[in-house]
Amino acid sequence: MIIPVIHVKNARFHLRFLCSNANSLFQSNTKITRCFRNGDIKAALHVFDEMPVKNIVTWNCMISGFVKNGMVFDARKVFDEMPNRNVVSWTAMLDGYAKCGRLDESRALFDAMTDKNVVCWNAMLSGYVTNGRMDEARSLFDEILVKNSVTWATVIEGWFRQGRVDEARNLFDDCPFDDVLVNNTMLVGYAEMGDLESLWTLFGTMRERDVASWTTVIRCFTKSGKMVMARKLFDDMPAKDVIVWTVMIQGYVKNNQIEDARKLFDEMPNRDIVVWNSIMSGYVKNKNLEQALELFNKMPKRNIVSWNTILQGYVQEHDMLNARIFFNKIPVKDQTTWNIMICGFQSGEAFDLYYQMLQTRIKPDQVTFTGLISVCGSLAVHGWGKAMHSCAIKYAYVNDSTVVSSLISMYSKCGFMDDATIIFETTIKKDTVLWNAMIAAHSYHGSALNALKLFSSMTESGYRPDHLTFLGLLTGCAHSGMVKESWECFKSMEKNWKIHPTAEHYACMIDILGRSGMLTEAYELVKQLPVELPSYTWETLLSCCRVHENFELGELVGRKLVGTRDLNAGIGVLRSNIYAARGMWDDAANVRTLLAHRGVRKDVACSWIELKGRVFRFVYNDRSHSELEELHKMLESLSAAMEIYG
DNA sequence: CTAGGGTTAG
Repeated sequence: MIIPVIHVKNARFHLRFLCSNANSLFQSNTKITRCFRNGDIKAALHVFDEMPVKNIVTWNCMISGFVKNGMVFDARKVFDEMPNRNVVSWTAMLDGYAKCGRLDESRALFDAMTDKNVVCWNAMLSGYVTNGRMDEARSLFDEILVKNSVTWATVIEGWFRQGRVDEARNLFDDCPFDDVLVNNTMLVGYAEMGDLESLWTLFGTMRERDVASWTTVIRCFTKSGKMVMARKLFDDMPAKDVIVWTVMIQGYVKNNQIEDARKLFDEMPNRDIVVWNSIMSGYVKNKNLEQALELFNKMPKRNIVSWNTILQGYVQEHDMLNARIFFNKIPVKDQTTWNIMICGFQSGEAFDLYYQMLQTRIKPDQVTFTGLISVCGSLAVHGWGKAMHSCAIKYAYVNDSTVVSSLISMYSKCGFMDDATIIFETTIKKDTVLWNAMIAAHSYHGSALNALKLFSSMTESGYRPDHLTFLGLLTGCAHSGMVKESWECFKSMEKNWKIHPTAEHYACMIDILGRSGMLTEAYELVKQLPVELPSYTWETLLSCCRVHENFELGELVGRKLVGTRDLNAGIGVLRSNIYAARGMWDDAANVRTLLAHRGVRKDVACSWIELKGRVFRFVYNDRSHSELEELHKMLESLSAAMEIYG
């Protein structure tokens, strides 16, 4: 009679013990994950070490935590030390290797696994896809017996990433899943390629659409400037999300329709902090810091992002004085706050801030290092650059491609091309940003040939160039005077890669053509320009016309420049003396009058006097006395004006 | 919101 009681008691005790144990296990595991998510590795390790009983999930949490923080080595140590492993452990480890480009190790694990499920296959597949190795991805895909919609979506996305739309489309047509996931992958792919037509037809045939689908389509429309269409879709949307409102507002902002953005913002039923911040950043982008500040003072609740947006505004105006004052007012600063300040100072002051940042126990991140390293590059201080390099290694940021890119450009700017090359070659996971940096480094050093070589190996290994790649190539060609190559480059970017040249590309191309005297070609390009060019481009072209004595084009460009009614552009006209060289004195005088209306500035007057001086000599040789006297008078009055306006 | 595959907003 007694024994069962004891038994029951024991059992009860045992059960409670187990329960509380399980409970605390559960909570500790959660804690570890959270610590890793915050990047606090020390704390995670502490929790792990203190745990009396560990579970397979615990060990798995450790693996995935290390992987998420880019610490594959430590992840592997955990993997080797754990008492037993399950599919999750293997998959997490495999994925970790894949994420940092160590595909051979991934594959070794993958091959060693005894029972694989869809997730394992997908992880391996995504490893190949994210590293641009589509051939292997494709053959792996064919081997997979049980496929998932994630499987399909992964490969489809991979083809899109390489710009192979047809492959993506073929796969999509064969795909048995009519998921939102797969459809949205297609939508995003089309959106990224800027293929509005396909996007639109697909969207029309979709059976079910979630908010993300609508949002993708609307964002794509706003991105290509079709704001009316975007708005129509937005109005048609059955259930609107705060996010869609935000996307729409940000679309207006991006297209410089700040008033429309504001109108929509005012119509919005319940505003989120994010939307407040978006409209504020719109004003900041439009260089209207006052409006942004007004909103900032009006908003019901502030966020660190709100503070950062205004701070960014000051930095953007190079008003580092007020930036600093504002910075001191920010109650709780975050990484971004410090980064904005650090990146704002393109000087040694960035380093002072960096030390202060460390004292507040805020961890520097990739952006911080990118900023600091680029400062080293532009100041060409090799020693500091190397120091920052070692810091980046210590913080394990050398897996980040922006950091590595900044290192490459820093070493190249300091004149250490060998180091730049070594870094590039030893980085296993190369992405577009990295390739761009190396190509730009070669261009910067005037070895356009190397840049072009690199470009072909980039495309051969399956990476898709972007507009920055081409900008690097073009500037390289410009420095080396390689006209033919740059022209081919320029043509192929739109034809082969469907990348529309931006104003910068056009400016670069016109610069190359102009300087090498191919003014007819430059003119052809200028004639059908789809974008608005910055006025300095016209100036450059104008001086090219002068050097190569092409007065027809010069006149055209000159008139264009006058049309821009830009003060600096006008000075360019005067400086280039095109009008005077052709004896078009009246036109030159008109330019001067135009400029005078906008306030005489010292350099304007100087240019004018310089110009006068030349003609003066010309006239003097002709011994035309009345002209001479008039010029004298003019010079005197201009000198007086110069004194007045300082 | 305990661990593995693909995504998304300043």
